Amino acid sequence: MIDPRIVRDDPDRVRAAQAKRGLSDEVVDRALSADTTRRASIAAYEAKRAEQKQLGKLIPQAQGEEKQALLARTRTLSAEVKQAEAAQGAAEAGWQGALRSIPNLAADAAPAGGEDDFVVIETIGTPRDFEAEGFTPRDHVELGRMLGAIDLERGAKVSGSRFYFLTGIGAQLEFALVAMAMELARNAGFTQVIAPSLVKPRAMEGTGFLGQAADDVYRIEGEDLYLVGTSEVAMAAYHSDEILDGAALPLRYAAFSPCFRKEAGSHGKDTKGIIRVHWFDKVEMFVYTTLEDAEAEHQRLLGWEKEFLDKLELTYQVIDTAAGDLGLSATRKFDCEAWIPTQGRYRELTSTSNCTDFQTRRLDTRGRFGSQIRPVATLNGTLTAIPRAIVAILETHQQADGSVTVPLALQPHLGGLQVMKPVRA
RNA sequence: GGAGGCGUCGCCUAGUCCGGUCUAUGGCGCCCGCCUGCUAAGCGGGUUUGGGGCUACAACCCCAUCGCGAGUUCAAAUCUCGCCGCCUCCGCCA
Repeated sequence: MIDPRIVRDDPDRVRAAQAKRGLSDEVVDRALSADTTRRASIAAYEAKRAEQKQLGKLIPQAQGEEKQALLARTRTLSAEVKQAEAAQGAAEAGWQGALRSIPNLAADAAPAGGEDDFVVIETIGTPRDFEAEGFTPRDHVELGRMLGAIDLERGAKVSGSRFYFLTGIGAQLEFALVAMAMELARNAGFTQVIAPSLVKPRAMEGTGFLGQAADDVYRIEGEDLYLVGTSEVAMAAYHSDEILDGAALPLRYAAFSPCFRKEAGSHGKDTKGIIRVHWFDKVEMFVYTTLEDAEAEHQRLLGWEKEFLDKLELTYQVIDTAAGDLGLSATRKFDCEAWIPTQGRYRELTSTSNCTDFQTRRLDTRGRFGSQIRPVATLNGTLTAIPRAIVAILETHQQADGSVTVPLALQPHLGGLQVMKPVRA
């Protein structure tokens, strides 16, 4: 939820922000008129209620006819209060509804436009030239099969399309990647967390995933629970209804959790392999900090993401996502996209968003700064999403014989293993 | 899953039986001041959060807030119902 005062005091700024995302500004006028209605109804209700309370105090001491008169008056007042209260509730809901449908204001620096209007900030490394090396690279599906690392057939048999088993060296790779990510996070001062993957509607709603993204979310049949698509959801709700100690900020968490996505809108996209799957494990950085520090922290998160990709010795580019491709909650988003040789293009491996006070307003997390209580910001960033990291590693570091060299930094986490060798042709 | 107990403004706690001077008591902690060579002790004051009015996001006034929601009533921390959470015991289980 954006700051209501911005809508009230500077509606044009919100209109411009809506336009930048390619959205209608109709909601701004709806919010403004709802606010007027709301404030009028609050005043009306409170006036009635104040009168009711005052008269109510007189009743115990009153006697006889005086008491009867008071009771007669308060009886009608009681009905009026009830009515005014209902009107206030409705007005409040209208205001909240309008306000909640406004996405976070895109940062001035974020590029305008949609999905294809991103700006490449930097490119690290050069795509490996397999032609010069004299062999045609295998895709991760083939490499995963040869290494005995990824079992897609049985994944489909047991769970359906977009599921997989990680086996043998594949399973070891996941543990190694998680260990390496957690080690990096720990050294950077993050608190390590294992977060629940099932959450209540409040958490899902508060992080903005029940808006346009609702189609992508699994709901548990017969329960008021959702499967998270990222541990961001659990971590944003972690401090809900709390007032944090401002002096203790930033609070940095590195949370591991399985993630679940319906991929409802992606029929036909990435149907091969484990680029786009219904379930995967992920280590996510999640930070609570001050609004003033949020932008700098965003750069720090990007820095840790790059550090991790560097350790994996990958070629990648960093993009500045355009406003129309930001999630509901984000004011700015950077993606790190790794070069996937057999696709001949860069694919998203990590993503970091600055959500400013959008989520904390919805989830009621604030900070105490001396005598003041002020909103705080949340930011999130992927440290590693397992399947895509595995895809990039296998394809990037493959050899002509189907073996895959292990990036130096990953070797200690694989018992010193330097090369993953095929177990079948 | 079953039975019982509990949920009060940071923490602990009074109040709930028997509805109204509850504008929620006291202690701890914290903040300010006095005292003091410095500290401690002592003394005095302050200390839930959100919203509305008015405005400087001060002061002041008002409304809400006693786990959440609904109900009864002129009036609910207090009575009724539902839900949630925690604790104890039993059952089951990794």
